[in-house]
Amino acid sequence: MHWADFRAQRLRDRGTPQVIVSGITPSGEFHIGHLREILTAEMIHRACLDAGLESRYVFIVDSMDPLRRVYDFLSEDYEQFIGVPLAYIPAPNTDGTPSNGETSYAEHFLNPFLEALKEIGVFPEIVMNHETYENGQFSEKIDLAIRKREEIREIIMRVSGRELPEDWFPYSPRGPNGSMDGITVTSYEYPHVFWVDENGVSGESDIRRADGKMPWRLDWAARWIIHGVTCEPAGKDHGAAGGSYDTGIPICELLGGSPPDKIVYEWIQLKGMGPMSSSSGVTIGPMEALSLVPPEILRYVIARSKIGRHIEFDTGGALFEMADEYERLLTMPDEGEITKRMRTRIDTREGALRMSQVVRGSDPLESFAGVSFRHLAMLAQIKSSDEEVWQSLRKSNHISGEPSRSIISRLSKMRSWVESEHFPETARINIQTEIDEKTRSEISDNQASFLRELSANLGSCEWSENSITDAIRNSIKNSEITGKDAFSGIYLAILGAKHGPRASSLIAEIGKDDVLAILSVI
RNA sequence: GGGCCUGUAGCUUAGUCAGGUAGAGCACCGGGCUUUUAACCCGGUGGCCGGGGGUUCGAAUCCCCCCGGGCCCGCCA
Repeated sequence: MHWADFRAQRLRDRGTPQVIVSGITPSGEFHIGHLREILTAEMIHRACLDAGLESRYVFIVDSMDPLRRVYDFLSEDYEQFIGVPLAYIPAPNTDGTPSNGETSYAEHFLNPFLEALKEIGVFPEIVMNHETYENGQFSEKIDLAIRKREEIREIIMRVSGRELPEDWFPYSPRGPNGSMDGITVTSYEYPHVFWVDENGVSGESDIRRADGKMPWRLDWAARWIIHGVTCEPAGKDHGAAGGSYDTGIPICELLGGSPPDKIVYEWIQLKGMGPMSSSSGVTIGPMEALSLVPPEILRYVIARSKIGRHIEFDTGGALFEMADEYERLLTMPDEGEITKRMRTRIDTREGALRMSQVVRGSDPLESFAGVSFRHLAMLAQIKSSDEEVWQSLRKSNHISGEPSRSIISRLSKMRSWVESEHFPETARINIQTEIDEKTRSEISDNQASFLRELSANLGSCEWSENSITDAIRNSIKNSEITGKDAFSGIYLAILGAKHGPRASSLIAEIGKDDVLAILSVI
């Protein structure tokens, strides 16, 4: 059984409508790591629907979280906003200076991410957490938390092993400049929390408005109750012993709720570079990933891995593997006696394919391209026009008639991949501009004389694939060379390799002048 | 220090929750096709399932111990 279906089965036991939630702090550019947070939850949501359960998928944006520090991409001007919720800070301009504030910091980073989500078929209900504070939905839980502050303080200290000060208070009011830093609570009387700042300025915060927020560990537990959350997969940072999941569960119960089961997912790493981090530049954005990888394959990357396994995201050679594996699964026949193990395996991969579809419920076969990534990569490099690619694919019986939507999309992604730095060098077709010594030594006398013959024939030939094919054929006839040797000679001269794409296509695409220039030095 | 994940063929892994004779892909080797698209088709080699102990008629699977690898524990997915 696929992990998403397994979770759905467990959730069925709760008996309530399912509310599957993701939560992310929009403190900077989103990266593909966030995609695992989103897709893990969204796939469980889809599995619930598939199982006939009532389910909603909600993306809670942590827009009430404060700016922690001035990140590298921000100008010093942001110093003044430290401690202020991201919803109330102006978005940065491209140079890192604060903008006029038409768009908030939170929205600035969130919006492009939501666009990317559409492309992979994810349409969450969006909850901006600061609005939940603004409209007073948190007030009852804040009031309760303040009254039970001793018990909560005890839970956090016991479970997390952290020491909290005697005067710890489960609510952080925002001071005169909107920041939560440096504010000391002096007293509470519903609905007001009274405080004093570092300069002795005092004021009051109305807990029914966004005048402050609960600290993370409480905020999380409280929102589970407010939104009726039944499932919220969290990154492994929250899953550590004594982490926020462990404190959230008893705090949620104390506040009168029924917490979700603890689900912890592993992180995505960039191939060979460890965990992603925006500050170290080890990052790849969802939009960048989507420009290279077809959406269903990107979903498949998440769907195929169990929640607890870390994923090595590799935009190089492994992507061929991944895409071909996807294609293969689509057409894999189930033969012979079905043992229990085989049943499990088939169910799991069927689930992974189902979860990978951009449109829920669509037939995975509709996403079948019918051409391997490797082959398409080659064609994309030697055919500059899409139409020529389709012609070639018809000729090789990969497709018949008009290209499918899915393969058109594949080719367009393939073209960006080929042009990007991520495309693996081993798959790149490098046209030689000159013949180096090593290659020259590999070309036999036979091949050399064949190539000279070919060069002469090409020089007088019409530049079309058919004529070029004829030229090659005639040259072989006139040279007393085997077809095999002839072709490997061509590839050695043009590519510096013994194999290559169909020679006539390759030569046609390179152009007469360049081909003759290469062959002239034989 | 506390905790999580992980160790199955050269590589990537499925199977572990619900114990019943180890599956796959890549790579490799061989064959087919051969006026060769790195394509395509067919076949094959290769595993004391990290090590040890226990439970069981039976363990990759459950329990215990050990070893190796990765990661988390202010905020970060």
